[in-house]
Amino acid sequence: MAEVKITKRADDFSRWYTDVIAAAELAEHAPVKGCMIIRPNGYAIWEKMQQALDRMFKDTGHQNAYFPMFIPESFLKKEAKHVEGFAPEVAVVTYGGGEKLEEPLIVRPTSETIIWNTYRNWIQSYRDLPLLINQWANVVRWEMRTRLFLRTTEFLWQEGHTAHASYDEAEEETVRMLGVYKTFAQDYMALPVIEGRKTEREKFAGADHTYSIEAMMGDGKALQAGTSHHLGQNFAKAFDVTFQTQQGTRDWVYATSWGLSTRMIGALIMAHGDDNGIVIPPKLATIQAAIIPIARKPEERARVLEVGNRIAAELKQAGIGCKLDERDQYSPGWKFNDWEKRGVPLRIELGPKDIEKNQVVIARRDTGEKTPVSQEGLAQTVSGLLDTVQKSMFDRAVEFRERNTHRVDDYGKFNEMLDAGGFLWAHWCNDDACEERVKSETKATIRCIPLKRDMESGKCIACGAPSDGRVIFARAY
RNA sequence: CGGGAUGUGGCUCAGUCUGGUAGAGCACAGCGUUCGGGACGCUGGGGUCGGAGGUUCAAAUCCUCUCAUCCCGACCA
Repeated sequence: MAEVKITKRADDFSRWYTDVIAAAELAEHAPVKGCMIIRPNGYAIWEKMQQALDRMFKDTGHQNAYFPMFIPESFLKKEAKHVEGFAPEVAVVTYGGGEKLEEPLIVRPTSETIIWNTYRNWIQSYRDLPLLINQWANVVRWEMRTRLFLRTTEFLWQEGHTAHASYDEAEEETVRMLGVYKTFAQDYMALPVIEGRKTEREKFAGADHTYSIEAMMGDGKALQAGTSHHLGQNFAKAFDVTFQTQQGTRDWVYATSWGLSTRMIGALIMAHGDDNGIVIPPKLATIQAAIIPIARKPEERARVLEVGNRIAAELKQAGIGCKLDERDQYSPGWKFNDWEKRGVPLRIELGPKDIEKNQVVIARRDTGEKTPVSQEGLAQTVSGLLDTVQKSMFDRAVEFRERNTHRVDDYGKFNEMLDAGGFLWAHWCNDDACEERVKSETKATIRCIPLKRDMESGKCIACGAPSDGRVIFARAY
């Protein structure tokens, strides 16, 4: 892999981002427009995310299933708003086996249609509900402009699709899964997020309403990190999915869907990365500690490796992901840099001096801090330190977000404050027109109407009409 | 689809204006010395210069066409 010099400049965040991905060996462009090749380092992070999320899905009663990637074109057209929203970006297969297909197949941009077509046969009675299914899959959206991890033509995600007997139950599920995403973002990714409801303009095509978690990146821009939709009876009606209620009547099924994608890897890079590369939160790191042996002479090397192996075994025993870097073609200094670029939370340096003192030197990736610690009870020390790093990364991100979040009541100041980046809490009158105007004039969108907000009366930032609470405006990815 | 730029070894690029034996650094291989913050020396392998056509004694370089990628906007997880 080529050496990449990372230079972070406020006006060139995009360049910095790409360099970090290259330096950490996370992904590269594929020979297909807008597609990316996820390299092993990048995929390892995704696997960790999958494991954590999957556990939480199971804990909330969900099961995994798999549906086809090809969907008859007619399915997409059954829900009016849905087709309107997705038609422009679907890839269509017109030939198969050398012959023109009778009906074109679309490559799923999301699976609501094929899943609800299936649910029609799965659901007869209220006893079949709720139906709680999740799918891990790839989807394709032919976007005009792409960006590694953040918006690729093809991306990996999970999509949950649930069916319920009542509006309220579906609403509960929608909010519950939003909460799962929030927990995942904060506890695993060390990424503070704001839960909120999307405006009509920004909601999912085909949803009754949409919730999202919004995070702030290192340049102050917002990133939608996960979404949870209450689909109402829209898809049930489009695909004729009804059930017999306990009272013996028939009703359309209520639906939810929620998704989180490899975009999260991009979020992780942009929220925690620094000029030395990516910084992986301990809970998502496959290798949590890299052990760097330092030895000059061959006899020293044998001894250092012996102790290094012993330490590695001890740490692994304690459930800590670690790797003894035995590569002899690189100097210790080179390795220090290498592991830093790759974002490994802790580096354990082990040389003759340390062996003499029965210690190791531990360096934290997030702060750069280096401390000698005893080899006695090392697993416990490391484990504690990993917790500290995880927490400290989160605290730092919260602190950064708070520093870049402001209340603003004057439209004149609004635009100039946006240039500095960050979230702006401002009043809004609930009118689409005002939202549209702000977007076209400032490039800022309403990220969400936060679930937790103080109700206070004010005047819409755009038109001055009465408002009963603030919403979050920001420029977004 | 508009605006801008770029295609030259695995990577980053120089060379193009002014045509004349394809270069550098990094990476890779071998040997030796090194190793506590990106080591060094010597040797070596690897490119039909995005593609097609044209001009010319001669094209990476000039002309025509074409393909692709990246960046900025409109679309979006």
